[in-house]
Amino acid sequence: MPGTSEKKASSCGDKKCRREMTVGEVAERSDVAVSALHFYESKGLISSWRTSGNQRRYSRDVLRRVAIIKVAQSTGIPLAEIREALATLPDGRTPTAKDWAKLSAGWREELDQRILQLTQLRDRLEGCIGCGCLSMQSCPLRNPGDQAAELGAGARYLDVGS
Amino acid sequence: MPGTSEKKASSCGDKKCRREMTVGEVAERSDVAVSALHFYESKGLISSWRTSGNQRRYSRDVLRRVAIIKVAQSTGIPLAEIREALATLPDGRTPTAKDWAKLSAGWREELDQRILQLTQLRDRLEGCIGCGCLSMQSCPLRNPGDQAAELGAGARYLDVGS
DNA sequence: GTAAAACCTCAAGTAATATTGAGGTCAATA
DNA sequence: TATTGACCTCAATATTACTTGAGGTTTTAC
Repeated sequence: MPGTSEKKASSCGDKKCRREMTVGEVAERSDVAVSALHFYESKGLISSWRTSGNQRRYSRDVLRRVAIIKVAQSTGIPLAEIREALATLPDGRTPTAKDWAKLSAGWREELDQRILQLTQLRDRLEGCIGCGCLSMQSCPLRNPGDQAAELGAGARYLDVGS
Repeated sequence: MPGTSEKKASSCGDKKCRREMTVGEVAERSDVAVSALHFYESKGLISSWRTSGNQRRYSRDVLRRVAIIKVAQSTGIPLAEIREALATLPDGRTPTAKDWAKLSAGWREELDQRILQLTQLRDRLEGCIGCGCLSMQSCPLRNPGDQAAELGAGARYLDVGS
């Protein structure tokens, strides 16, 4: 009997506004497979607690975390790095806008670098691809990350092939 | 005795200007592991012929092909797609500048889309990451490829996460 | 002419990012 | 209450892009 066993101050005990979510609900709302949520949890990107029957329950915060994971992934950031970034969020309390902003600031730099690299690549693509320089080490197309390389470890995934 | 067994019109038989290259020479010049060259060959991205002793020999054209492979990979294009693009190059003769330009034109569009996507992502990152919309399907940060989606199959690797 | 360096094949291993399946439990509903 | 759907764990499989290693051959260099 949903709603009866709940003791919240609000009159609300149904799915729509209940605080905790099942894995299936999170999967549907975030458009991520249940297996992927299990996987993220095993990698420490999200967390849950268990019911007496050993089923996972998530706080609604997880929706934003999953959204961040997907957005970050679409820029090419590997899960390990996303995990590290998410680990900087406060433990226990729901992150504030400031917390999220701090997290995004680091990624923004990498994004800038990646955009710069791709832009240079694009601009040189037509010029270099047909000329003789491409097969040489000195070709600018082959060294698009000259400046980015100086940024150190943070930019490592920007150099996909080398 | 290098140079003696060669019958070229030119006086050149040494490594520097010999037409054919061993796998080790290609590896060194292109900064790619021998094992990777074998792998590319097994996947049909490059080709070679064999000596009487069953060793691979490459035409110098392979250097440019390998360079293209690395450049394309750095933009996120998977090997299967690179293979398809390289397959459009003329069979038998050395590709001309025009051949290469045609090949790069297709990639340029994808690159443009990818740059656009990342740019939008960057510009929306700070705005959306702290606000409530991120966990909703309608968040612009979660749908950066609205226009790109219309481009069809060619843009498929641009959507890394969805 | 012999020893080292380079090459060969084929199978297995690695890493990231998941999905699929088997075998079994829990919970909501007719 | 019985059944069905949702959930559980753990192992295996899939894909991409290679690398590593074993066991053997060829080429090059002294």
